[in-house]
Amino acid sequence: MTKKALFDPVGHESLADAVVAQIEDLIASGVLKQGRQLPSERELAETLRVSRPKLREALHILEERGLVMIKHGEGSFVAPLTGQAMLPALLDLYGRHEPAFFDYLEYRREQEGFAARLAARRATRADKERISEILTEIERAWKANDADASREADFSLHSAIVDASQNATLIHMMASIFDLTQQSVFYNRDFLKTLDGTGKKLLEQHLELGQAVIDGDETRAEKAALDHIDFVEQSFRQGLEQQRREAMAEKRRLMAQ
Amino acid sequence: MTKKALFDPVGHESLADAVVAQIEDLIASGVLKQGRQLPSERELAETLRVSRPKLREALHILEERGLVMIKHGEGSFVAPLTGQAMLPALLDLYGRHEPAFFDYLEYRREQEGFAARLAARRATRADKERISEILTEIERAWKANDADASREADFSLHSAIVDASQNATLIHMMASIFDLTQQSVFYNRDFLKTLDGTGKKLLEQHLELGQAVIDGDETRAEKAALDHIDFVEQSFRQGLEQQRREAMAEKRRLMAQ
DNA sequence: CGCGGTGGTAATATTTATTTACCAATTCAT
DNA sequence: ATGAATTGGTAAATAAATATTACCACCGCG
Repeated sequence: MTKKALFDPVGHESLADAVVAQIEDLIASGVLKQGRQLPSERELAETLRVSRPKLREALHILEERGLVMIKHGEGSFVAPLTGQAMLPALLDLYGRHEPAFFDYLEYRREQEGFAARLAARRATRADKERISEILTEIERAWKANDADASREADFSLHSAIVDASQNATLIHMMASIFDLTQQSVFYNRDFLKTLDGTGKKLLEQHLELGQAVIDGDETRAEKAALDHIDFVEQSFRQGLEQQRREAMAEKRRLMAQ
Repeated sequence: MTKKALFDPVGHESLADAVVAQIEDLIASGVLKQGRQLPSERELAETLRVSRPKLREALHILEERGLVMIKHGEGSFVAPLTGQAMLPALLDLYGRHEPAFFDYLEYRREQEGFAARLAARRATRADKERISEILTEIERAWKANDADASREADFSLHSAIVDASQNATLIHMMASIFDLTQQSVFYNRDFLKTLDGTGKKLLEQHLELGQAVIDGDETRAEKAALDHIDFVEQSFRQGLEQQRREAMAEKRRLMAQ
């Protein structure tokens, strides 16, 4: 092992390395999430105040490291970062395989509680403003009975809370789950309404969760998150039972003819 | 105040600035004390692997900041500093950079606790036999002082416990994390030994964790998992601090000669 | 007083980065 | 299907930053 010296050779960072460092920092911290399109090269070079060739050099380093995907004529994107633990095929299986689905909810329950606790502790002013805006939108969408807007705002709230946790690993891990669940059958709001036809309880739970984070109340935020997932699970159980009852009733009706 | 943007112009550091930073660091940390003569320009340029003109540029910046005195025909000296409040720039040098690694440990801590709790509740007979076999191997590897076997058994234990949780989603999600930690940051067992030289505490924690799962004690299993990760984190923090102290102590030793 | 150290200056060469121009792929509106 | 406007891709010329080389001036010491 080399002898330690008082002065070390100056490892002067190249311009491309400096650009790489900044973009990697944004990715590592969860600010730039996988799949996100980067600004165009011309725009990004201008923003960073470097030349396009040098920016391209940096982007190629990032591509070599598996962090960025560059597509000719389309753009540059943050590459998939979390191993896709759940492919669509597995999600479809979850939809068919009831116990596995409830495993997913159990796991999700733990993560949401963890995220809510951290978010209540760490949310910045900007985080709280973002959550407050989403709560306003959630309430508006409920009053307008706008299912698509409600669904969108629902995901926005959970996403904002995970972001407010300031935990980069949790942000990355949950981002992949959000993408998958947003696309699939899991978000069956009809089931969610079986316990109360108007969705008012769902609304109250979202408002309580968001407000607890804004108020910085860790215990209350965690409880709200866990209650919410418990409610979701209960609704799905009852929704499945009701489906089964209706299926059997239909069979009985057919047999009675 | 300007609106916050996602990307900032790259503050690409000039070579002279990099030299200034290193010399300032040595002054700030007390390694270069006031009055001390610096190596000659030719020698220092060679050591830093920069050109003399660039080194001179840096020395002049330091002179402007009152940190260095340059005397024609005599040499360069650290200027008198007593009574001078530290420059704001020097205080900035003490800014902290918490690695994303500790975010990861925090996340990991939550997952290990969750897995341990579920495993204690649900482990099958086959799970318990597997865990028991791994505990035997862990003890054997420790007695034989076999680092590679210890490391392998370490991962096997954590993996077996996650498997015993019987939660499909958790198993999927943790599998990808295990792959990552097995290849990278989690390798420095020397750090893990800083709190006890023989690794006996680490051994005891693993045995306690495994046994609690075998005994079906959820509370005990969870606590053992959390204590283990806390121990790991503490060891890393102390290991990093010790590295820094040793590097600086060596430089002070060289200067005392 | 001379020598060997130190810092000081400047011309030239090399490397790094920027600017400019143009080509190829993709998407979208017509 | 086509053209326009976006994106990425390439390369030559130029500018800026850094390194190399040579030489001068000051200082301390024998």
